[in-house]
Amino acid sequence: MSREDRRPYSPAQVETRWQEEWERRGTNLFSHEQLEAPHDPYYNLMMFPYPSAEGLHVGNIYAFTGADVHGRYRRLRGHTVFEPMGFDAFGIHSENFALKVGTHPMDLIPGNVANFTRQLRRIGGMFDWNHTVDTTQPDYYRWTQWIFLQLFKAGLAERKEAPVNWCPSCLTVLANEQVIGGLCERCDTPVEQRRIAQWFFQITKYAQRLLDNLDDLDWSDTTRKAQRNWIGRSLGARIRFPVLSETAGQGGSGAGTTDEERSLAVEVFTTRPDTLAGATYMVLAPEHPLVDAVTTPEQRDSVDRYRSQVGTMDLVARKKTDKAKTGVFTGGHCRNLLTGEKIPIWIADYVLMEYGTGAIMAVPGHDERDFEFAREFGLPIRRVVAGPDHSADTPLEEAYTGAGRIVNSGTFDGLDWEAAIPAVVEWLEGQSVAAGKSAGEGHVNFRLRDWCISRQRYWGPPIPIVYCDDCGPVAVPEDELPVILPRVDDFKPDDSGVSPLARVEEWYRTTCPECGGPGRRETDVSDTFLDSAWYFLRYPSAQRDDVAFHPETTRTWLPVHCYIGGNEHAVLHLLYSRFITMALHDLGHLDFEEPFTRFRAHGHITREGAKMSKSKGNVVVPDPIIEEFGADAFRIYLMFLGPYQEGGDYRDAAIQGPYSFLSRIWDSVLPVEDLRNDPLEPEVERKLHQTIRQVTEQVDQLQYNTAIAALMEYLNMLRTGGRTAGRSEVEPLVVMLAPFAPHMAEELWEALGHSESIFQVENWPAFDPEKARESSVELAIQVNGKLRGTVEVEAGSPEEVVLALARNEENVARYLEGATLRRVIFVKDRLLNFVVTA
RNA sequence: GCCGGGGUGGCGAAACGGUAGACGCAGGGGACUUAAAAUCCCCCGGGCGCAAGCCCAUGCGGGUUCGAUUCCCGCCCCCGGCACCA
Repeated sequence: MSREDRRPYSPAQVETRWQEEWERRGTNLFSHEQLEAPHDPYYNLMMFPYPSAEGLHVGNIYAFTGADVHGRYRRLRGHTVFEPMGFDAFGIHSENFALKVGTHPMDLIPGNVANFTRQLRRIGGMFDWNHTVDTTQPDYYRWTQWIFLQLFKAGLAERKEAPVNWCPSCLTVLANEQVIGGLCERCDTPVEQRRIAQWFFQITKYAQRLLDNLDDLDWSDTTRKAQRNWIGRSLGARIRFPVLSETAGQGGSGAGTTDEERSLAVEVFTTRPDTLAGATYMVLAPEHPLVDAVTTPEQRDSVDRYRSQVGTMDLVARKKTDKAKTGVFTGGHCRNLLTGEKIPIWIADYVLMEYGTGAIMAVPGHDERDFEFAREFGLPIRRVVAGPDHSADTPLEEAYTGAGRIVNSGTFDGLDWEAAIPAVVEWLEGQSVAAGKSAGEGHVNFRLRDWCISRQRYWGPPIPIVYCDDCGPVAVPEDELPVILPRVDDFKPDDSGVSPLARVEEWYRTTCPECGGPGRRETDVSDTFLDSAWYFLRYPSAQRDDVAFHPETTRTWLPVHCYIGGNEHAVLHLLYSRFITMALHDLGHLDFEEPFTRFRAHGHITREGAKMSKSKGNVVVPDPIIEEFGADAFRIYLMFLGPYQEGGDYRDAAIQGPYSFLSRIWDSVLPVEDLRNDPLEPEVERKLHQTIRQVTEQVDQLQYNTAIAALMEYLNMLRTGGRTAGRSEVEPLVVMLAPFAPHMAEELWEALGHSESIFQVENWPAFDPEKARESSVELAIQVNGKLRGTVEVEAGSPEEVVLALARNEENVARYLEGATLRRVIFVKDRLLNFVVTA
């Protein structure tokens, strides 16, 4: 064919054509047969987006492209790959936006979803649009409600009044996880504490298992570490300190002991029971239930004043670690069972009600916070641990938190602190305090809190519960699901502490499913995190309306083989998903307890080193870029930017490289009549197999940037000096390109004479180590570790051969002359190093 | 403060403990062209030198090693997360 027949690379044309073609052929869509009887199934999952009004942003595209590259690669390796996409459209984010623009979310979401879908098709992901989910659709949230009911019936969902985080701006309760540094994650308003009856999932019952299973997951260490930290397991002891009666010194009877022990004890959690003798005072959280009981009449006023002061303080102020310690004496005392001493009970806001028992034994000698507090209020500080340079009475200028031996602790003196822990615990177990309880026992404490899932908002799935005066909270029967979220024009939250649904009487008024009497629906909706905690179970069964997830289909496809998403969800979303999966497993609905076999977090794209944000005006708008350079070039550019799992910095001009890379491939393959048909030259064949090896390994490991570099290198070789490429040189290149640039790969594949889609068959080129082997290698010749020359030898040459050649190198000889040879280090095919002294 | 991840040319970045800077962007020079684009070839960390070559250089300071961007110890800085968690 002549030059005039060359058509220039036109991404728009190629990409439009193949997107239509894929749709027409249903290449990405799963038929029922494929879903039921896949060949080597591979569930390739990525975190579904919240469909914002702005459309896909570069971060989304980066995440999805990286996942799609992996999925397409798996497809070329012969797997049946299931790659679904959906929309996480419930939640405060959508609702707040709807409020802002004054449009009902039910009217807003479909447009956003349509726009996202259009953009997602445009970037060439092989998403299965037959199995998509939208969390706001009744056929989805029906099953979200069903899951709630399963947990409710199993006793894992409970309603309790609890101090909750209240955002005075969003006018809603927030989960602990939605409070970032004391501020609402959505609007940065300081969060307040309120006591409201809430629905909780008892995730804490699963804390230990959620922790233990982490060891066996193929997840990155950082993600697992983040989960471990969030679960926050601490090993220690619970210790009960008897509260003393304060009739002491009141005169009167004069008989009996002055400090009568009451049938009351303050229970604390500590990780350092070995320092028990150093507990010179107690501290309760200001909201601790025992405060009233231990406060003496004289201290009543100051205690009340302090508590109300703390109560009105917002969480930011409250949780500041560097602020001065405050607190007040209750007038009450405990007995330190080990020392027998009477020690004062204080309240202070540095002790948090949410952690442990909400009370501590203060050991100022060996805890920095207690030390600071003791200094502030003149409380006694005692050394009970002595480091190597200390004696039992070396004064403490600051808290000593290091290792050492126990001192000033009676029978425990002399023990190493670690050995003292079990010794003290054992001793405590033998002592008894009020009401016949032992004085303490070993205890594991978790930082993890129960998951508060109710929201006093409109835009979420109604919690399927009916309250009845006679029967209490009753589950809505499963065959009455879904409890439809009614269309309410006034969905603005208010300060009442209840959902806008509580204003819709005709909706909440109902009958009790149990007794038929008057009932009232729960008006709270559930947390968005519940929607996303099970969507991966729904995808394969998305077309079924009889079950949440079909047992057979689920067995075939789950657990998810590979899950890719952002690190911002490395804790909450993943933890909740694991919990829901584990609970459903225990209830007999699933035969696995971990949902995601492999998880990888992608990095984030910055621009000029900064996070992209509308306020900074540095947001990359994808559509015009795709228009100009094509989705294929954009995909390659994003994947080439830096290591996928670390992210990278976006530079506008740099897309030029990937674009010309694609154009050059195009020109090398087309027109195919010009391709040479002779057998591979050995040099090219070697490079080809080295490239296959590298690209295979690296795409598998999500190391896309270097895999693309390898393809570029190979192409450069094919085109050196304006050389014409051969058919057998370019075919494997086109296949390896396919995960990154699927449209162009299809087009070229077809031009090469294939009638089936490139993704239809197991096409990935086979690697032959024999063919990748270099015949000759260049060895580095060093003298004392410094490079002084190189020699070219046959691969695998022995030391003698290299040594002889190396000595003859002029520059090497210069350094060896007059020096004494001490040693020769020889690394086959790499280097030879002469170690000499002058 | 604690837990992660980083710090390498003008820029994005590569380097099983083994020739630091692959691949790409930007820049410079050349070939082809009436011209431009595209393409192809060459140069491109710093200093010294006509050259051969030499010295310096992967945040800083030590250490291990024949040899360290890589391993160890101690710091500094940037990014992300958690944070009075007892």
